Amino acid sequence: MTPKAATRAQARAPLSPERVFAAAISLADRAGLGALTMRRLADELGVEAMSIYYHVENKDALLDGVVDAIGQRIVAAGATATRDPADDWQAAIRERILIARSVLLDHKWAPELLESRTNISPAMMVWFDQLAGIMVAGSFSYDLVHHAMHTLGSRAVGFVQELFDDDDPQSAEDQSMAMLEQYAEMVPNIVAMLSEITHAGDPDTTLGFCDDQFEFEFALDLILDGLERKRQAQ
Amino acid sequence: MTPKAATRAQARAPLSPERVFAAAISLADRAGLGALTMRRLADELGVEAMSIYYHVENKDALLDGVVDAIGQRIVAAGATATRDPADDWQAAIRERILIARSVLLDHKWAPELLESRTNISPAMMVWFDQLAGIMVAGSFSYDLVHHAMHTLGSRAVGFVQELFDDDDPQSAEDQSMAMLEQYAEMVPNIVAMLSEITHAGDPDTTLGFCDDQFEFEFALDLILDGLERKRQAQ
DNA sequence: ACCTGAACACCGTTCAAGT
DNA sequence: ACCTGAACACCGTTCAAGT
Repeated sequence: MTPKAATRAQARAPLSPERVFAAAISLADRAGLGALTMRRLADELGVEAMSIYYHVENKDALLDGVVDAIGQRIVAAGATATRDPADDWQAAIRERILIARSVLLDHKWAPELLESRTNISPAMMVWFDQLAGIMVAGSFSYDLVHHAMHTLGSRAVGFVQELFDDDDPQSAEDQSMAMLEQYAEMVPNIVAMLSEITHAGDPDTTLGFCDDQFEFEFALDLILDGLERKRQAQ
Repeated sequence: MTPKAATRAQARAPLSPERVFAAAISLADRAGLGALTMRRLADELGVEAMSIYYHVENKDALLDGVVDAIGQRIVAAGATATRDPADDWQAAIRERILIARSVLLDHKWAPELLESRTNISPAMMVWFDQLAGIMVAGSFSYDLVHHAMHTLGSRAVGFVQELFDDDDPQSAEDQSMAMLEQYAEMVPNIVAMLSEITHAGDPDTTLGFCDDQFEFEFALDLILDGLERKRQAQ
């Protein structure tokens, strides 16, 4: 051990799984999921790579822990919800989902990680259970609760919402536009749609014609309205 | 070059991007996305790893090519659709989405890959354009087409649909059940829901209480019905 | 034109060893 | 109890070289 490493190691509190997960989250926030390697995470913690293995079984367990830590933040944020579930199930569910979304927007790498995991996060289970509880209180049958869970998590077709989505909206949109020009004659309907929509908005820019928050709420309300109809038809 | 490698290399037709992509798809089908490495893909093709780089710029381009090849299969399968868009937009869209789903079910690794890519597949663009065309023919405004695209691709909350989903449904479900028992008191609503649903079905087994195809169509129809209402309200 | 082989930086992980 | 260091198998990729 070099004297310098010894100093570093003694200067800080001992590692714990929680500290490892928190450091992993902040590393991914700063440098993306691809940068989350055992070696870089160790650097982050001022420790050698192998030290992490004392606290976390392997990388898979690390990722499970990261997902659950995010889930815990979602549950904690959900506790600040103000809508009374007994009063209006739809408003209560809507609020909790938008709160969860706001947490995930702080960790853009998280949805992809969540979706790639096969293990279930206990914290996320608790969060879903709370949603289920709200629906049950809103006189959903368990059968409808079940379908509702699937519907809220389902995606009819892949990746549309990421179509014009990126960290840098300008460059992503430019890229999409360049792509569209190249394939314009192959995708005439999309070209027509975009030209009408962009002209309808701010005329001297095409930037931001996809308001992700608006689109998210549009889809969410469409689904919740559909569920409300099913509930009444029970 | 060893004599054996020379024999192998001369025995087959020269590589092409298309052959590389096709081999990548069949490798992923057999061994998963994690097994899709340049070296294993080269083995698959009877070639050295570096030979691939003559036909494909790098791994990122390989994955883009794989995604587009899947997109081409979806477009090709879509051409067999029988519903007349001029007759019933909803039935026509529904049919095409279910056809696309059936293609993706043959490549279970594909959705995760699709969602992780930031580049757009030209073939998938064409497919979406066809959906847009059906809606336009069904007298959707371009604005509503736009929202519809987002809605079909949106997901209110992450990963629910994968909650009890795995290659081996038995083991995945066992795992979920074991997990549930462990956290039963923390997720009372989910436990209640599951116990009612599983008892309502085949009583002596909990297997298969999630019919993924049914749930997919439930969510799809709920969304399409919602869009139809928006269309009429235009 | 098409493919190979050695080499490099980086990855997850093992194992034995330090304090 | 907690951390380190060397080592191994594997990864994407470079570059110069073969035919």
